[in-house]
Amino acid sequence: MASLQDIADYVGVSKATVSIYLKDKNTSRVGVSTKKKIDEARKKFNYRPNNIARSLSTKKSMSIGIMVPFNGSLYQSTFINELLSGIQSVLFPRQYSMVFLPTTGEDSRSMVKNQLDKGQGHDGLILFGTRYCTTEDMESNVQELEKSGMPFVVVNMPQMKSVVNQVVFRDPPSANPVKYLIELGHERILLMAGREQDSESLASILVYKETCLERDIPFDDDLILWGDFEKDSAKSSLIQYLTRKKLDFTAVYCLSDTMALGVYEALKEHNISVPGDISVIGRNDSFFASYMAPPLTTVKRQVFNEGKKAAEILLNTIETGRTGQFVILDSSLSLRDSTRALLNM
Amino acid sequence: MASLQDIADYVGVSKATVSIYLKDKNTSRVGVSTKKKIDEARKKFNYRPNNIARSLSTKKSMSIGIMVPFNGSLYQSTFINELLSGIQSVLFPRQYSMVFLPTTGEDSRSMVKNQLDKGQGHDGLILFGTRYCTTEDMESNVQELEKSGMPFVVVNMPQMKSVVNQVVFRDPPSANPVKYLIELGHERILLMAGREQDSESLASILVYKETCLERDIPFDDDLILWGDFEKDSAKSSLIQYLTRKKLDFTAVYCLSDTMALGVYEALKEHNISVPGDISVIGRNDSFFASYMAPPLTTVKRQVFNEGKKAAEILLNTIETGRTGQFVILDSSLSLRDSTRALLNM
DNA sequence: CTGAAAGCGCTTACAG
DNA sequence: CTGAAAGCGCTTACAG
Repeated sequence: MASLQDIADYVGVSKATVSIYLKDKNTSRVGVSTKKKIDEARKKFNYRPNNIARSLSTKKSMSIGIMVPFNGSLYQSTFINELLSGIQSVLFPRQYSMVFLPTTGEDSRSMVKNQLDKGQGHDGLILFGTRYCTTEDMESNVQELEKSGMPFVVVNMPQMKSVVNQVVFRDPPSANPVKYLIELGHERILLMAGREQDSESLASILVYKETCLERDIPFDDDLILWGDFEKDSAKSSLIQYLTRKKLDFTAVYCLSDTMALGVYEALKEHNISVPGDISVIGRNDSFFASYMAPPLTTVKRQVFNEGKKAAEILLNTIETGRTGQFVILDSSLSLRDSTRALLNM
Repeated sequence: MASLQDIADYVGVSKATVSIYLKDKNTSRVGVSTKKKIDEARKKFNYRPNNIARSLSTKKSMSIGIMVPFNGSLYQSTFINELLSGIQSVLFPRQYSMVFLPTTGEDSRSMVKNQLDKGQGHDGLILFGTRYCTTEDMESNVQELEKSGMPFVVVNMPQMKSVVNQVVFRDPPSANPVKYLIELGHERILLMAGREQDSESLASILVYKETCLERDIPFDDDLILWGDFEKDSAKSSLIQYLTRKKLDFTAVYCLSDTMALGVYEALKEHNISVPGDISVIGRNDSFFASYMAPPLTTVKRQVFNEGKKAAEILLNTIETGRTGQFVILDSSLSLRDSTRALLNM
């Protein structure tokens, strides 16, 4: 591959001249005839500047590192994909590349450390919270980024202790699906949670309990199921419950639409109708929620928007140095056909 | 951010010593006590090597540029996401980053050129064919990459004229949905194609015509609809057809499952039953195809596998220099409940 | 209108 | 066991 030096030699001029002309075609620093010769040489050698070298020199890489501590296929999670789309929507128009750092390691902490090693040299970092992270993991990961001194922003995490760039989801009371179900007359509500320690499940269980308490609904630990945020896990988790126990609930709230997919399948296999026998609520309002049969009622989170805001915030701190930007995005309930009021209220 | 020089100064040793120790902890080149001091300094400064500088020096970036000439959300297309997952499955374990180059420009050719500018410095490139590419665009884009001299591989394109790293999809006769439908007794088959000029639609129309010819089924141009590979476009395209004309067909073959989603909706709104009145076939076997109501019969392409093979091939040419690797991946028919044999055969 | 030189932060022979 | 130096391919003052 040709270098700037090759072009300069060919034209009989210095690297500086070529470099300056290439970055600004209208520069008055270079004469017209020289410009022509450079253009010619550029064509002849099919020359393109080496961005690595440029980055080292300018200390600007025009790239953002994406850190998703998740041991498996990214791009396979509807939720992550929507977040990524939001990020892309601001990064690409401003000419930034999105760099997905490889995930190696067993737990989220080591993944983040490894990614941080690979991430050195980018202009900024976007750190995801995932199902593999306990709240403590997240705090620790954020600290790690703080120590690195790089500009960064954090998505899909609860509010962190330290003041960092962060955009968080919040469910206002009006988007509390447990409250909504109780108001429809449901009392025995299954909660299809993720994993026993992930931050999001813990928070949701808390809200669940509080809501029951407020309404004088007895809380039953057995009603918490673990579906690992996957369709198949949720399915088998529910099937296990159904074979072990009676149909002693009237609704199920899933912490992701993907798990609702599995819940639908499990119920179908047991000839239990939605919403006739059981009401189902999902979470995220993924694109397929409205295609399900019946269309799924779900907690709509501003997923795309979270990605968008995060990217905006990050570019802002890259430009201004200002950090500690904090944005809250409220959820709402998307009512569709998978829930119904109980008649015998 | 601390540099190698800072560490070296602190320890009272040369950059070389620190560099060598950091890359190989077991080196005999550095004394035990020096090693300890370096470790200490590394902790103190929270030092991590700058990968940009390392890349420039080693001429190896451990990153692969992904070029998707597509003006819109990546990560929102089930098809692209599956391809990406396949790529990730080989790149991440081998410690390569995936770099998504920003797409700017109107047409696919300018997008690719711009991406090529940004892509300089990566170890290799993966070029996608998209709905925005005519076959001529693709040939031109591939030529552009050839001229760049960088290792690359091409996915989701028909076989190119030039011998390049490429993995292509192929529908063997057994996976020809038109043939299958004809054998079920269908004669008037709607083809929900993409855009008027995209390479894939053109190829599919060709196969469609040939298949009709073989079976002595008259071909009717009106049966070709354009759905732009999107749910909503396909939906409105079909609705338009239904209001303009009679229900003069018995089956529709969609060039993507996503468009089948729209076709389902359009038919539902017209109270046309699937497969009772109309049989529907999709393409790709996207994850949601089996959740549709009724579950969608579809042409299963080895999408994940294409990504995987492509990445393997690319790493291979990066290591060996060998290029022109060509892999064919055959489709098959995933039979589900959206198709039925016509009784009055 | 243009060139020589320093510098970005690493790695890698080379020399001792 | 360790250091000095060159080099990767750019950009950017500085000087003329």
